Amino acid sequence: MEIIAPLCAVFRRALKEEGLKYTPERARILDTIIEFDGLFEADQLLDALKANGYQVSKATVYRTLKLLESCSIIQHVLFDRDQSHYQLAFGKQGNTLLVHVDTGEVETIELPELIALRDAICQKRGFKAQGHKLQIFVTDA
Amino acid sequence: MEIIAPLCAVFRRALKEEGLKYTPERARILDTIIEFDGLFEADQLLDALKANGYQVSKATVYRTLKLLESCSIIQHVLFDRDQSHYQLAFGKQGNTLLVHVDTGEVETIELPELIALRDAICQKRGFKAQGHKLQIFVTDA
DNA sequence: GTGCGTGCAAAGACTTTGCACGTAC
DNA sequence: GTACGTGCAAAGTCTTTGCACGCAC
Repeated sequence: MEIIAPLCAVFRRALKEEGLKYTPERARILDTIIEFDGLFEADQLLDALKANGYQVSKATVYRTLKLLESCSIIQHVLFDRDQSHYQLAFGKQGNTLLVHVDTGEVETIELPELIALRDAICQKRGFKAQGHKLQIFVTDA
Repeated sequence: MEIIAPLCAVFRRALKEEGLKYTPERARILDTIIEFDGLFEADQLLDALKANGYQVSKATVYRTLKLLESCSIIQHVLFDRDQSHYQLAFGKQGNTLLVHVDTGEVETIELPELIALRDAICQKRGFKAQGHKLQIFVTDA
């Protein structure tokens, strides 16, 4: 995937800005996240790291997920209490998920019109939108 | 609040349909939830029950929240990993929250235009929207 | 060389569950 | 009278943290 290099650069720069270090563990975690197509959980990430032959502890995974979230490389997505999911963000302003309530499947979609709607209501109230998360619960028609 | 009676009736009927019982604890929990204006957490509910002079255990609160959620009297709202919030649903089709990232404050707003947008995109894809949750992250303009 | 980072295991927060007793229907 | 419901405490899950050692800069 050709997004690896830029994301890695973004991460390095973000770390540097905070006086933090770019370590092999952090690199491996980001590499492994990029392999996921959509959503993933901390546990899946840990398994994938093992499958890739990387040895990274759970603590480091959680610590790195927080870092990646704080520099907007990934987004934290919650749609039910039992699952704390993440996904790559690539500078997305927000994201929309279709959650299939019958099957539990989740897909990410684009809903560009929402940005205008969102910004309008925020402006009307004197706020500025920084991002959003939308989950739409669907069944087959 | 004049919504108490109908909600209580809805709950009773839902319980009956499942062969479950309408107990004093369940009644007190629903009564207390109705007093909350917006969002609440399990813990706040427990405190409010105590403040109302009701003696209900944590286990029963959690069990009842699940019941109320399954019959759509309340909605489970998640906007960050640390907080599992609920709110009255009154048959709402979805809900929109403004999350103030600086202060942590959360307010519920109406965004009726979203329903049309949501239903359109679902229909285009051959699904039927059953509900949604939108969180907009804002700062002061 | 100096912090920052890591792994481990223990601690934490929140939620769920097993069990014996109690109660709505 | 018979499930179902409740409280309690213990168990579970997921996540965070303290500590000693190690490594990037």
